[in-house]
Amino acid sequence: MLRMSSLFLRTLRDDPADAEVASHRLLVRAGYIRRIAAGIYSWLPLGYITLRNVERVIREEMDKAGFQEVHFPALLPKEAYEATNRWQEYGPDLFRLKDRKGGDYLLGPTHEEMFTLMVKSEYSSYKDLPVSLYQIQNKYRDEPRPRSGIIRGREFVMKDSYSFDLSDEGLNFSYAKHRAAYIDTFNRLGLKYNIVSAMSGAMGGSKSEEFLAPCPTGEDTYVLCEKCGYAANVEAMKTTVAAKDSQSAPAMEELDTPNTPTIDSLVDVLNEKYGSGFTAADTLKNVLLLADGKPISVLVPGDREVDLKRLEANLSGVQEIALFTDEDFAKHPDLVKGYVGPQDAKRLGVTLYADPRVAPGTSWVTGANKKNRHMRNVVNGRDFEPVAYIEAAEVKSGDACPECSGPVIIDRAIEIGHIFQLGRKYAEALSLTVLDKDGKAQVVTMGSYGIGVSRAVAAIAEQTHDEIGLSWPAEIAPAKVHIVATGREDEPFNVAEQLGGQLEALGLSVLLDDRRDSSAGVKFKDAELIGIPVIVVVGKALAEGKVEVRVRKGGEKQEVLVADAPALVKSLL
RNA sequence: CGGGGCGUAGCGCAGCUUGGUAGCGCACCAGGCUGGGGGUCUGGUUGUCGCAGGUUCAAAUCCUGUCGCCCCGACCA
Repeated sequence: MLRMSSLFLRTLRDDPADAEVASHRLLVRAGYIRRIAAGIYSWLPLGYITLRNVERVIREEMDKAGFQEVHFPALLPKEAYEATNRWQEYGPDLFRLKDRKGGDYLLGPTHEEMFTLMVKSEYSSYKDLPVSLYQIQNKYRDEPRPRSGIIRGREFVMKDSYSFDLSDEGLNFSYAKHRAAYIDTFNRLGLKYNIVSAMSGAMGGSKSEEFLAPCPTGEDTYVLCEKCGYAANVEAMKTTVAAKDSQSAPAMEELDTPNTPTIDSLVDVLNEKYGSGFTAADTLKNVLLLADGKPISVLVPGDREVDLKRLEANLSGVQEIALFTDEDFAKHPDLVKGYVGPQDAKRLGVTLYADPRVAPGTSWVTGANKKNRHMRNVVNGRDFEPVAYIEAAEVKSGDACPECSGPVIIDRAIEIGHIFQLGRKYAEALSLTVLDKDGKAQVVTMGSYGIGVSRAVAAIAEQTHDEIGLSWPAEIAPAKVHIVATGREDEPFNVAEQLGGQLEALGLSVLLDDRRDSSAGVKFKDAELIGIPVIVVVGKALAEGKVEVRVRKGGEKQEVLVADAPALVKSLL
């Protein structure tokens, strides 16, 4: 039994000045966590119990699925990460350090390499597969901007699993098992979430899904079709636009459009000089970028912006994308800022990409590559030809669902889990092979699966808190029951103590507020702030032999005879 | 990387413009009253004023540098 009189806890009356989001504010105020440095937090007793409860649920579900727990160091030598090139690729996000001999080490940001090497060193036969291993470990990433308390930290707790299979079918099966285990896990954690298709990344089109907990303070944006259930990270959202046939459209025509460097100004002048009815959607925006230093132009409808994150995620084989600066325009005098058009792309030395919305056969108003001039009737396929179609335009609420064409909504969420078919990238880089039936070496195929454990604590807090404090689901609360003894006589304290014992005998963990020197008001406020699901008040009602049982979420209260309290409490959990 | 803001007691803040040797609330300690909604009275404890340098008889305050923290933007052709 935890006793408030001796619990290492100090709740704060005021919100900490550096906390913005609810989970951060309340976890600090309620004495769960304390900040040590940007994105680095300590866990106090109540917080650490909660974190371990989340870990326990995850561990139980992983074990139930037949995955085996191992544990790696967080401190790792660089060699394995050099073999997969991540020592370079991770860049400044990687915490690097040297030992006394000058050897390079890192604090693991994720452990694909180590798991791959472990399986390599132990297993060498197809008969050993499949196998799935996991660990719960601290991860270290030197984030450019740690944020929102525990939601994006530089040190955080992650459960990472890796599956190893001989065949693609095997990988599909392992992936499905993890997906099912994640569903069970997040359900038990009391999280609301959507499973959303995510970017498969640069490595060969394998499957990837994210578990997103909807929450206004989340950092991820995703689309959801309420009609058919389609859900996708905006980066992975597919747009389908039918090709048109505007081959018979009139020939291109140059228009005099003075002082129209922006879409808005262009639309105004078009409507003024060339008839009404032009909208931004009729114009074609040519967004110039440098892809690894080479100029490219991305074509999107004028009423859309380019979403750089989507573009980057979908443009494979390119390391770095940068917007054209005035300097870049100066280096390419043929590219007239504000009046760029795709029809002369070859002559101008620009590689053309188009968003799918700029479908083959569509006709546009676009820049004439001359100052103060635009062209109309510029037809895709006749007057210009993109080398590829890539998802680049921003997604808007109401856009058509790729599955059912219904309108999608856009929502924000916290990414709490990510499951991913890695394929053979790491196994190849680190030569993880097993002998097949014919005695031939086969490269193993892998999946990787992550749950943000500490982040899940924050996500649950975000989804369950109210104006007065935290409000945990029973499964992860630091205790199931919070008993508050009030008054100055001994009796309520004795009754509370006894009741605590009875509840513990029923298997319910108890936090007992046995502080003699605090007023009832202080104890009630603390109980609400701390957020244990059932609160039992032992005080006034004791005159009739009763205690008051309150449900933290919703606040319903009822008085029951002391003897009936344990059964009632148990029924509420 | 850019923009904005902030570093003064465990927490929240004032003091800085106009330099004179640090204050308020909460918390904490002692005692009294109160005892079901952060109650009250009296007395107390707590500070390298982020750090370094400079100006000055004198710096929390002015100047320079530096470190740290928070928020916003990572973009509009």
